[in-house]
Amino acid sequence: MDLTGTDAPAARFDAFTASCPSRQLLDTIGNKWASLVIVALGLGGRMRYSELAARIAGVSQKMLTQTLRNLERDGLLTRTVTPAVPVRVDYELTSLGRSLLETMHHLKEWAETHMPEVHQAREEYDQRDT
Amino acid sequence: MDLTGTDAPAARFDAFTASCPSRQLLDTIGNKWASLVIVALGLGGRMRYSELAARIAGVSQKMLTQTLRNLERDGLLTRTVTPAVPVRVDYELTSLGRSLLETMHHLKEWAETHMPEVHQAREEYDQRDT
DNA sequence: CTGGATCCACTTTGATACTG
DNA sequence: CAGTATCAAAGTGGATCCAG
Repeated sequence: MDLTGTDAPAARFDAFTASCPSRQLLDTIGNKWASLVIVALGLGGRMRYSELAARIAGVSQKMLTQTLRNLERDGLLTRTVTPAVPVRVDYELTSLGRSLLETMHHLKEWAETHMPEVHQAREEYDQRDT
Repeated sequence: MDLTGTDAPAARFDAFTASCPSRQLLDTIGNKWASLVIVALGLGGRMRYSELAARIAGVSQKMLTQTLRNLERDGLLTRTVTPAVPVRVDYELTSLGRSLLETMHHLKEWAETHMPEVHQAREEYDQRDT
């Protein structure tokens, strides 16, 4: 890996470039709701819309629907409608989605395990300038 | 790593819970600018404000400043002001920040390597309903 | 009744201009 | 150079309404 930052990889996608499509992808997967949806589906397997809503506390229907649509569009999960009464909609990770799962899980784990250090850093920071 | 979700540890932080502090942390580190800043600093080592702005194309000063402030507050990077004319401000990852680097790099790498599959998935999705 | 679309108040983001 | 201030634009969440 080049650590000097002087020779950005040219013939590949580079998320540092604004116009690169991978930037949009990073934007899609790099928000809190998307990461939580992916981890939730990774843990729970196939889940209904209402199960996801219950599992991911605090998400609005609008954001959940929007997030699921985006992830479906990007091929990270499948949406299955079972036409019954009442209708049943299931979501499940694709293999592409599962390939992202490990990284996402690391992210969530990191946030949870390093929370104490961050919390302490915040308090010190907030005390610096009154 | 337990992926079944059957033995969720009770006495730990859980980002699925809205009130959990780790949710806020996930919110901080799980956005595109924060991840790009962290990866950039991971690659470039100590960097000036203007270097970061140049490297991360498309970021506004406001968002870059805000992101840097948040990451500094969370103890992920240090901000060093050298009082000269003109003033010089350097940013550098802390050890805590570097501990997150690997995961962030995975995320960026994933986005770049899987871009073709996502792109194809998008086209198929967009063709489904005209 | 479940999934989700729409309308509206509120928050966040971005472009531009200005300051130590 | 490294920000801050200001305002317009876009995104977010809540309440409500609609289809099956």
